[in-house]
Amino acid sequence: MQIYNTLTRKKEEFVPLNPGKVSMYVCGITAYDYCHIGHARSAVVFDVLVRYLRYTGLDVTFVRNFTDVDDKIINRANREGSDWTTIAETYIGAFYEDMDRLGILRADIEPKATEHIPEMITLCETLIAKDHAYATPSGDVYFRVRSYDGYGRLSGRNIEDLVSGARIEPGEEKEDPLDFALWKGAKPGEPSWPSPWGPGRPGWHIECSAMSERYLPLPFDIHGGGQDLSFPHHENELAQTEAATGGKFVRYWVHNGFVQINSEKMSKSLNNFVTIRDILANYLPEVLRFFLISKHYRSPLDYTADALDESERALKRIYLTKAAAEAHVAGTTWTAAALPAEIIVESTALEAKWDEAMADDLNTAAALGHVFVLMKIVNRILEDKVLKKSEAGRDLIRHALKLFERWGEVLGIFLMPSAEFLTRLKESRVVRKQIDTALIAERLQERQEARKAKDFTRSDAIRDELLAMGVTLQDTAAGMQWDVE
RNA sequence: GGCGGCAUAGCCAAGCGGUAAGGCAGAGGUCUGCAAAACCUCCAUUCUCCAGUUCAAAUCUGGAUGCCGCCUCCA
Repeated sequence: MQIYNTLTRKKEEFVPLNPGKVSMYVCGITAYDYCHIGHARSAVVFDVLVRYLRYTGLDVTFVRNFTDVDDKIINRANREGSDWTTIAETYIGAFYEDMDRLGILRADIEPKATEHIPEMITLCETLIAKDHAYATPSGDVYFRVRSYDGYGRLSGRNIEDLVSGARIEPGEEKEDPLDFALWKGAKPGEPSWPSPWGPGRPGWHIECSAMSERYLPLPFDIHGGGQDLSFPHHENELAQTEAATGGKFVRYWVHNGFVQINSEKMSKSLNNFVTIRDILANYLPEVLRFFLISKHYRSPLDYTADALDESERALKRIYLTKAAAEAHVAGTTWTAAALPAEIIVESTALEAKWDEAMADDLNTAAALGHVFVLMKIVNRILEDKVLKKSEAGRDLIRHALKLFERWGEVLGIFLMPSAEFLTRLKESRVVRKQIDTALIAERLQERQEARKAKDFTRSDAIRDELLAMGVTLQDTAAGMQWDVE
């Protein structure tokens, strides 16, 4: 497949270092708050990447860490009068709850920073021994940025550009404003571990360098994360590891684009961030997942309530077609009528097109377009009185159902039995629009009686009343049905 | 100020030199007591603007304009 490499700023053919095997590390969360939709996007993007690589037959080792000691965790604990370990545990638990609901596969290895302090200390010692780092009297250790030639390569900056932005915080003992902390000497009341420089704790960047090296042979194939991590986090990881080992750290750097809220940046200061659980209180997880893959992973994605509704409608259509297709192929009597050639040609081409889209830098938006085309082909056969009854039509629909399954497996959607999805969707809309189901049942009963008496004026009035509440009625052969729009 | 990205129909969105995927909305039709839902069909001679390269440009180059991100914790 082709994948965009941030380091070279172009799409490259992805060739794993060891044939058939892929090593991949993605920066996980800092556990100090509930995950928001941005975390969801990153998680879904790399989940789809892992699923796709496995689909192509590669054996993927996927590492995703937890940062469970950090300023933000400590600050939150202090603010709430809680213990920092409690904060970390709480939000790691919440992470799993949210991600499980979104169908994010567990990583093969999920290391925690606090369980790898010795590796971090060793890495600091190596860097000091090679003059790439230095300890200060108060027990901090800093990376000597100017000692490493390639600094700025990943994020496309040069040292001179960075100087103007860099500054020394009061109390820091850096040799140079560009230097960053590898190890922070403990202040009173902070969590700390013994080290050659006195009690302290690791800086954020060193954690990922130490944990990735611990679990993956260097260089490993893919390092992923949100676009914002490219600088300084990934730039610093790169500098640390390559300065320490003298070898290459990562072969392909992959970064996902940001989620915006109503065209605005989502940030703590604007106080406009939306958590995964906020959304899942109103929408099915699969709807959110569908929304997140409906645009290419590197582009910014604008989150709005309308956009989510649109994804919901689109997903419902596919499930309706799937349900109809499943019911149809369960039939028993078939004829020998042939399918028109163009249907066969189009549906055959679709498989190659889908693979092509996914192989082209994980183009899930294009891949979804092909899913809709497949859906249309299925519907065309189901609507045609002759084709519908033919063996050829049945076989094509069976094959289409297999494709929905295969593609869904990679995209992480369409995995629910159709009937269950449709039922849950209705329930979710009932909750979201605060529909009084007892009242609906009552009105339906009244309308049934009115219709029996051919009192269509009364019957239509009830229908209008329900419509005003967002409830639509369908008079079907199987009786009166209702749904929420 | 430095670095990078984006600009495609009413809206969302593919497209990566060979003549505009797909979705939503909209219009027509099938179905229906009438509807709704569902399904079918239709819906950009044109890709922000101006030059240029080319037999050929939404796609490449230069410029203009407008948005956005990073440079500070952030997926």
